[in-house]
Order: sequence, then C-alpha cells, then structure tokens
Amino acid sequence: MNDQDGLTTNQRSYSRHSDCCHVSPEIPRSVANLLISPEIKPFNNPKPSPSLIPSRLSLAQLINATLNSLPCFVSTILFSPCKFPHCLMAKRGVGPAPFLMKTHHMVEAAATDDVISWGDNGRSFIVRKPVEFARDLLPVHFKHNNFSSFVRQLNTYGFRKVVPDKWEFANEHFRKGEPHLLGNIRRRKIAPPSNGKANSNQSVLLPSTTTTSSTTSSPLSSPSHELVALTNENEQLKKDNETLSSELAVAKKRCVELLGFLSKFVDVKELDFRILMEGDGSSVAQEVKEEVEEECPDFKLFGVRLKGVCGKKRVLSEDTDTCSGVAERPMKIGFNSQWMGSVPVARMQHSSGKVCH
Amino acid sequence: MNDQDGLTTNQRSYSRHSDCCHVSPEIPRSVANLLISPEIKPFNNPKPSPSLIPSRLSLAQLINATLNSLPCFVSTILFSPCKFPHCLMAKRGVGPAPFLMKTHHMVEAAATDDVISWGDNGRSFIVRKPVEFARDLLPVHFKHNNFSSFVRQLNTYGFRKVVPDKWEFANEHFRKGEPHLLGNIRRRKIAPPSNGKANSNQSVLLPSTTTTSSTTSSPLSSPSHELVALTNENEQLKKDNETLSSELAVAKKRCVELLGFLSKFVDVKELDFRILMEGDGSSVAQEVKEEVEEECPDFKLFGVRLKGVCGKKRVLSEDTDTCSGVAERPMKIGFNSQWMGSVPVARMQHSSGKVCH
Amino acid sequence: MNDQDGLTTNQRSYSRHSDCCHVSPEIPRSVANLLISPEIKPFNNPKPSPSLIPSRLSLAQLINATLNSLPCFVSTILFSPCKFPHCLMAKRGVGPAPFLMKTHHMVEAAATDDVISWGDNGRSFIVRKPVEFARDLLPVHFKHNNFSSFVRQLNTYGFRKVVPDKWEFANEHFRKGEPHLLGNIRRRKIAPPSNGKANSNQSVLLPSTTTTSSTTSSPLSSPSHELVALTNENEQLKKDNETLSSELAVAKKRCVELLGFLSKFVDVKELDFRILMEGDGSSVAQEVKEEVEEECPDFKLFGVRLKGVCGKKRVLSEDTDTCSGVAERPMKIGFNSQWMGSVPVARMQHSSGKVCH
DNA sequence: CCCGTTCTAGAATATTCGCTC
DNA sequence: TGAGCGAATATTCTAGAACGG
Repeated sequence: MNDQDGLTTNQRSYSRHSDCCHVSPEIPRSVANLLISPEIKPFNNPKPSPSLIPSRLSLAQLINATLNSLPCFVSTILFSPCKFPHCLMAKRGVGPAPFLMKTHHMVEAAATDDVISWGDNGRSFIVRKPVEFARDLLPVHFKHNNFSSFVRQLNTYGFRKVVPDKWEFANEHFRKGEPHLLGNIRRRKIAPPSNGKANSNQSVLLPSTTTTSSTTSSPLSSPSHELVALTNENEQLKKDNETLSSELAVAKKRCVELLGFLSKFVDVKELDFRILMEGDGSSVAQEVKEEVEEECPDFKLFGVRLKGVCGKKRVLSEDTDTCSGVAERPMKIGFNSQWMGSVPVARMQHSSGKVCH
Repeated sequence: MNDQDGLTTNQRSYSRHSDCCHVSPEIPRSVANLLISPEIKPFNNPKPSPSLIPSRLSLAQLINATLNSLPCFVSTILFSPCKFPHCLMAKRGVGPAPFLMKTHHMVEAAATDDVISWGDNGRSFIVRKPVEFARDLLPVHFKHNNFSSFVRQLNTYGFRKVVPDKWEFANEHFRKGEPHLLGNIRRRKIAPPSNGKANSNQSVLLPSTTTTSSTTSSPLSSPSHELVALTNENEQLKKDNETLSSELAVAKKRCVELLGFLSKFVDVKELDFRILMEGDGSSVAQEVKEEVEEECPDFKLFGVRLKGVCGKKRVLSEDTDTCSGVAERPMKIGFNSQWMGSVPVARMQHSSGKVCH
Repeated sequence: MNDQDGLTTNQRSYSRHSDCCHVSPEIPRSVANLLISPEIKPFNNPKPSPSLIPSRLSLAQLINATLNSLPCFVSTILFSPCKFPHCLMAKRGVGPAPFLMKTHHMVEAAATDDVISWGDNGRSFIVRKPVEFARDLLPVHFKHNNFSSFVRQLNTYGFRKVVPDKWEFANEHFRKGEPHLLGNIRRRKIAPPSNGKANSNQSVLLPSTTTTSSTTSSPLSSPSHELVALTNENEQLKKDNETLSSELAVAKKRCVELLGFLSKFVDVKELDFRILMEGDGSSVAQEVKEEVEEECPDFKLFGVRLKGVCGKKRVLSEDTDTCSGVAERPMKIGFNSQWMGSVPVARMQHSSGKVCH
C-alpha cells in the first residue's frame, strides 16, 4: 500500500555501513576502509602502502596485502554490504538503535562537517550549525526537523552535553570510526518493563507508596519474586556464556587447525577454482547447475567436472606430500599466537562436555 | 540555549501542517493537488521510485516550499487558523488526541470526499481510495504515508472495521458534525489489563541498598531502579548471547565450508591429525567412525563414488581416518560433528527461535 | 489502494495462475508485459487511478482474458507446468508452503523486477512498487489484493523487514535461485499455552528450580544482598560477553584472512560469484541447530550425522548445505559479507584490547 | 490440522510537550 | 536558566486470534 519508499536512498546508502558492515577493531584501517566505507570502495582504493598495515604478524600483513590486491570485482563481492538476515535485522532488537546508527553516520559524513562533525578527540560530536542541521539534515534521516527532538533522543540514549554554549554531545560509546561500539548504547527504558509487562501504570499511580507493593498487592508482587526471576535469568545467562565460550573455543581450534592444514599446502596455485563451483552448483537448483556446467563443460561428476578435478587434483597426492612439507609454520604461528593465546575462553569453560551434548 | 530557537521558525512552518493547519477541507481540489499530488514533485519520475527521493521528508519539504510560493491570499487561507474549533486546540493534553481531530477533520473535508468521507449514517467513515489517501492525504496530516500506520492508530483509539472488503471504520464517538464527542475516545493504554503484577513492589525494597551497582544505572537511589537496571541489563545480556550464538553458528559453518572446499583439493589422509585433532572431539570419534563406514560405505555424489574416484576414502582406521574420509567429507565430518552437533548454541536463542521458527 | 471487492468467482478462474502456472521467469519480456504492465489496460491513463478501475479485480479478469486470447503456443508456454521444481509441488503437504513458492516465484520473475525483485545479494527481496504489486500481482497469485495480508504471511513464515522505509524482506532460507531451501522455512505455530509471558524458557530449563536464587545468592537474604549479588553477577556476565564477542570477532577476522590468503593462490576471476554468494547463509544459530538435528538425525560423528554427509552431495538441495555444509558454499565469499558485516559482535566489544592482551 | 485472510493488539522506537532541579 | 527527564502520543514492525476452506 503505501509507498513508503521515498526516502530510502539515503538510508540505504548508509545503513549498510552503520548497520552492519563495520569491521572488527583489529582489522587494519586500510582493510577496514574497504569494508565499511562505500565511498572508498574497493574499486578506487589504491593499494595501501604496507606501512599502513599495523598488524603484528607478517602473515597477517601478507593476507591483507593479498586482499588488497584482489581484483576489484572480487573485493566488491567480498566487501559488499552484509545482507544476512541477522545483519539486516540489525533494525529491530538486534543491533544498535536506528537513531544511533543514523546519528553516527551523520557525524561521520565528511560532506557535512561544517554542520555537524566530530570533536577534536573523536569522542564527541558538535552541531556547528543547528539551524542548517535541523532544516537540512534532520529531515533526511528522521521524521522531523526539530532540533530539540534530536536532543531528546540523544538524552534518551545517554548522551550528554559536554560543553556549555556549544552543541557538543558525547557518549562513551559514540566514537569516530567505531560504529561497532554503538551496540553498547542502550535506550533508556521507560518504566519497569521487566516484570510483568502488565503493570506499568500502577507504579505511577502510587509514587508515594513506598511500601507495599503495588496497590493491589498482587500475588507475585513480592520483590523476592522479581529477584528470583532475575536470578534465574542470570543463571541461564551464565550457562549461555559458558556454552558460547566452549563453542567459541572449538571454533578457534578449528580455525587453527584449518590454518595448520592449509599451511601444508601453501602451494595451491594450481588449483582451479572452477572446482569450487561444483560444490556450489550442485547444491543449487537445476538451472543453476546448468550454468555451472556451462562454465565447466568438460569434466563432470555429480555435476562436477572430474576432469578438472583429476587434471588438477590428481594432485591430491602431491598436496598430501606437500602436506608434510614446509610452509606450514608461518601460518600457524601467525594465527596460533593470537588465538591460542587468548585466555578468557578457557576461563569461562566451566564444562566443556556440556557443550557438545 | 542557543539557537534552538533558530529552528523554531522552520518548525513552525512545518508543524502547522501536521498540527493544525493542514489543508482545510474547503480548499479547491486544484489547490490541493498543488500541495499534495506527486505531480508537483520536481522529479520527473511520474511515480518516483522511493530510492530516487533524496530525503525522507522531501515531500513535506516540497509541500512547504510550495506553500511558501503560493500567492499571498492563498497562503492566508491555507494558514489561517483552522475554523474548526476542535482544530484550534489540537494540542497535547488540551483536548482530544491530535490523531482524532486530524482524522475527523480529514473525514469532514468535502474536498476529499472521493478519497475519504463519512458513511451513510455519519457514524462511520470510509476510505474510498486507500492509495490516494495514503499517498496524498496522510503525509499532510501525519509524519508518514503508511496506510497501515493509520489503521494502527484507529485501532488504538478503539475504531473498528465495520464492513469487510471495505475500509470503513467506526467508533461510537466519532460522528459526522460532532467533533465534541471525540473527547470521549480514549487512547488504549499500553499496559492492558493492569491486573497488577508486581511492579511497584520495588518500593518495598530497602532504599538503603544503594549499591547503585550496575554499570548503567543512574544514580537513582531506590532499589526499584536497581531492579529495573538489572532487568534491563539482563535483557541486553540475553540479546548479546543470542547474537553471539548466531555469529558463532555462522563462524562454524564458514569453517566447515572452508574445510569442505579444501578437502576437494587435498588428500587429507596423510595429515597428521594429531595437530588438528588436539583436544576435542577425539573422544567421540571412535564410535562415530564405524557409523560412517557402515552407512556410507560408498560415497556417492550424484551417483558416483567419490571415494573410488578420488581414491581417498580407503582408510578410516582411526579418528583421523574418519576425519580424512573422502576428499571433502572427511575433514568436514570431523569438524562438522563437533560444531554442528553442539546444541547449546541453539538452546540459547531465547528470542531468535521466536523469530525464525 | 486495493479495492478489495469481491470477485471470488473470478478468482477461481485465474487460480491456475496462482497455483503454479503464473508467469514463469522465462517468459519473454514482451509477453510478460502483456500480463502485468499497465499498458494492457484499456485505460489510457498512464497512471490509472485506482478509482478508474471499474471493478476490483477487473485487472485479473483482464489478465485472464488476455491470456485466453493469446496464440496457442504462447498459452502453452505460459500454462505449461512451471519448470521450477518447487513450483511443481505447489500443493499442500507435498513441499514448502504454497505461499513460499508463490512468493519465490514472484520474486524470481524477471518480468516484474520493477515491481518486486531480489535484493542486491539475492538474500532479500524488495517490493519496489507496493501499490502496483498489491493491485496487479497479488491477485494473480493469491485470493486477495491486500498488501498487509501479504506482509502478515511473510511474518508468519519468519520473514523480517530489513530496511526501514523500504519494503525489503528477508528470510534466511529465501534466496535467489535456491527454491529448494524453502523447505526449511516453517510456518509459525499458533503459540500453544504460553502462560508465562516473557520468561518461557527458563521454567522449562529449570523446572526444579524453585528456589530462586541460583548459585550464589541466598534465597531470602535481604533484597539488598540479592541485588548486590545479582549486580555482580551481571557485571561478570557482561564481561564474559564482551570477551566472547571479542574472541568471536577475532575468529571471524581469521577466517576472512584465511579466505584472502586462499584467494592469493587461486584464480578467482573465473568464479561465478553469484553462485558462491547465493547460498551461504545460515547466519543464525538456531537454524543450524535445527538443520543438524532435524535433517541429519541419523548419523552422528562427534554428534553430527555422517549419513547426511555421505548422502549429501547428490542432494544439494537438501540438508546438504546445512548439515554438511561442505564444499558447496564454501568459498562463497559471501563469507565476508556476512561476518564482516555483522554488527553484533563488534557491538559488544567494549574493549577488544582487553581480550587479547 | 494446516494454510490463508482478515482484523486487532503487542512491543519497541520515535516525536512532542512540559516540568523540574 | 537550560539541560535532562517523565510521560503521552505517534510510527513501525511483528504477532495474536478468529474464521473459513
């Protein structure tokens, strides 16, 4: 029914950055740029000089360099905005509030730095031209053009005015270049939502009431009940965390193993990735498979070309050989050092067995 | 404060439409068209794709611009205080809810009777052209153009759809020519029944407990606030855990896929799996291995045995073997078993299940 | 928008389209235009006002009439059984829900891409012209022309609106070119008992837990004490979550790097990335779990079913991708887009440095 | 019983208004 | 005095519930 479309353009263009495509903190800025700023898209991005890569590991550097040297179209795909449901769903309930992302985006936008921009240290932002901001910028992102409404939202999300006589606001987790921190910012809740849901108004009605629980003395009103609920919840959370920790430990290990494994076959140059296609193609519906076949007409096995496989991979044996071969160290070392070294996971693993049940 | 004032000007110009001075019913259709019809848009797109519209409120802005460019007498008419008494007090807390007055006004407007008008008996109203209504009329009065949002408001105020297959709504106190009845209509409260749960009970809690504790909590003294803060915190934690679970699942799958991919090019048999297997799943490996062999003696893919083809599968003597299995499978299996098999992750998704099941 | 008047009779006559023989994607553009484009309408109005359409479903009637007047060979093509496998089993109980298949089909149809089409990555779809969609397309496939009903169905099947101000929906198993995944989408159940409100899971998990305070806190000690305990516990949980998030971020990064590394040795240019990108997906843990448990119940290795793995390849369409995950999606570069793009992890990283110190 | 359609409600965020410290 | 907040309304997206096929 309604075309609500209208405004999407702007939104779309930035929503992917602010919503979901930021990069993990550890990623070098150069790579990060590839990921998050569409303006700098991989296409135009000149290969960053090595010096820009801050990572500690030579291997990591190599990888980054590799990434940077990828063909544009590959980079495009690799760094295309996340379309994953959970990423996209970063709208409701999952990710940072839209307000935060929009605001962060506005502040980041270089084109409007004369109107709104980061403070000196990147830990606050300044609305330099409130009138223009309200008139031109606000309605682009929000359904109003009231500066005061914007400020109200800021307060709702815990921002504070940091400099008198200046529209400069700050929030601990609102920082330049770190949209991922926005998730730490939580909207202030209205009232006691937690317990029953059904009880909001009463508390209001009896502010004076210190005692006695809610007016009606509901059966469940006792604090102990709430505490119990909270406690149970905490228990569950704790278990969840343990589980997550365990799972994560496994994941790490897997990756480490994978790396170790890979390092044995470093010389994979001969691989024909068309083989890759098979796997994919096969999984895809009929038509798709055909496409695959078209591209890889020669060999087919289960929709996959054996010829290619054989031709290339007769090599399996070779690789194997390589396996024990060299090259392994570098990689493993690089990665292991980081992953294995991390303590926390182990710390939380109260019961690993529980994890894999 | 500073120039929040500066904005006032704009605000006023904007708010007058939405608040009170929207297009009065008496305005000739031709003028109304100037204001609301899409044709006035600068975009040549007859029906501009939303994506083409640069800013969300561009239409509103455009309307304002249009209004400002109108001849004085027209503007005078348009912006003169609404003749409708109930319109004059379209302010919060003073009279009936703005929504009711706006809606009543819209329905009364004779100029738009082809779009929205009273029912036969004046005790209901009919949206005869939902598309035009949403596109042209709604944004003039409200900050949106979604018919569904309008309907939601109607329901909130107790309106009911009275005729199937027709957008006809009725409310006992919503009648033609009787705006004064609108005051009887009450917005539905959030907390439905108010059966009293425990909410205000917190007041019971010892005020002394100031712990303040939770990170986020504001320096609010009462324990109730603490409970609220804790509850909020727990909610956030729960969400975090869900997120982590999801992410972890993705990570696992990725690694599995990567392994599967790799296994196509490598004979993993000869790998020293002690490196890979360190620690985890080895314990389970034993039995599973047998299952593997039993169930999948010949590995077939699209009817062809990969095992034979690749000549890999032959040995499954140990866990390692299990892991190494066929070209692709082996490793994956090993990994899959662990990652995929772990339940906990799913277990924790309190809300996610709700979402996607 | 939609005149929703009743023409049930007509409905039946065109139901054949709605069930299976709707415009297949392969239909030549010219023919497709005949069916759906407004040009076929007798009204010369380039943008026909809905009110001009004599009867509510007149368009559907028109479509039928048009179809019937087509040359035989065209009709043959149009009404020949849909080539899409999922279309053939568009019957209750046989395959995915009819709604899913119809919707998938609609989105796939190239002829209507201006109205409804896939999102950028083929993991979401966008209704670009809601009005036209509801008026022209919906009645062809369904027994109504209400956009809201369509949305309701989407939600029932777990779709989410992914971009504000845009009618873009996504479901993890609703992907371009992969109709076979539709089987993974389950209609939401009616919510059986649901006594407790927000805290369902816990009661289940901890039936015995009557008590209250879990682990640490004493049940009835003063509320303040409990609050303190809970607060501490929450603090710890929060830290744990932060740690987990950081770790997971590292893990993701590692995988990305690994992928980049791999690409260094591979000629990825020839890859059809669309294929690779399409499928990956399972971003959410739950589904992964479900897939594992539901789809691959039989064989287990380390808790994973090997059977699925073995049988896998021939049926990529099924559990394969999920369960075994193998090679199909592996390199799907989609990878990055997912991981890197996901917000949540970063969101929780209060201090990543803390993690890896 | 499942699925589809309709109508209404829940829940979270967003916007406005007014008050208070 | 104005920065921040409570509270009401508004907007969005999703879910509940009734009913028919």
